[in-house]
Amino acid sequence: MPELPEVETARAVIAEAALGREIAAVDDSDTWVCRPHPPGQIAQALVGRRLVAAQRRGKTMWCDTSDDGPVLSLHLGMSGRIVVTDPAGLPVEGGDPVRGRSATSTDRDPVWDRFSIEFADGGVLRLFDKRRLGRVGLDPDLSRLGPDAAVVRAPDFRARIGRGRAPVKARLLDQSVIAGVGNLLADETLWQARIDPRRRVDTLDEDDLGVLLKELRRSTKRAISRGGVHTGEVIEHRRADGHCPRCGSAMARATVGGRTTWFCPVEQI
DNA sequence: ACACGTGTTATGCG
DNA sequence: TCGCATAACACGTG
Repeated sequence: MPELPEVETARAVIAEAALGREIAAVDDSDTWVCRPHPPGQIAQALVGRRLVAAQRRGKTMWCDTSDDGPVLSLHLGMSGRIVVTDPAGLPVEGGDPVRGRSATSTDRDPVWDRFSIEFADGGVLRLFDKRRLGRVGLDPDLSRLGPDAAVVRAPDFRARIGRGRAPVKARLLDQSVIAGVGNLLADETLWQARIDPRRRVDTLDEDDLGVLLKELRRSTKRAISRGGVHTGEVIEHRRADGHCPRCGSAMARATVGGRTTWFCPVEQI
């Protein structure tokens, strides 16, 4: 479920639990997830070093490594999760907020581990990803990512989102405009702001853009603190028989920016 | 059986 | 070239 809030939680887990531990072995044998690196290349770059910092911009994470080593980049794709275990093999909490799942759940089945780092103390960091849409690499190119959606300033946000004629939701989803907003966070933000996701950005005035940024910040912070974008107020109502939790109108469905979009056709204008 | 999907990116079109 | 829309990617799930 990774959008900015989930990625931030994963980054925090790495920062809290994975830094400073000596890397003893790396499994980079999944050539799809680790493309274009041949097997062993990422391993050779990391073994013997330590992760020394965990950073994030939008949905991309990266870790600096010791001894002037390369930067390790991690992207969760649509279904990836990071699990870090302590020397006893116990997972550090915070990574996956899906309630009620236990350590014996199928979600932890190692057949879906696509990349892993084994620490000298016996613990591991692994990328768990059923669909293999995640990505691991070295020295990421961040030049095509816009500013992080959680920290972008108002003038920058207004200039970037307001440019062009695309539907506002498509603009929010464009990672080169601002980085971190995914399909659910976009729907939640636009519902909170009472703005129609199909509305062209050239019809938004300064006030609209101000409200949009305010609700983006609120929705993002709230999702981080509550454990993910699926905790948004409107998310559970994104279905055919769903109703707007504010006014009770039937939710409407459309495709905007290539993604399934749910909105309140009465309040979002 | 078959369509769908919380992300990214190459390709295509005006 | 720019801005935007769409298909493709891999594969589990309902």
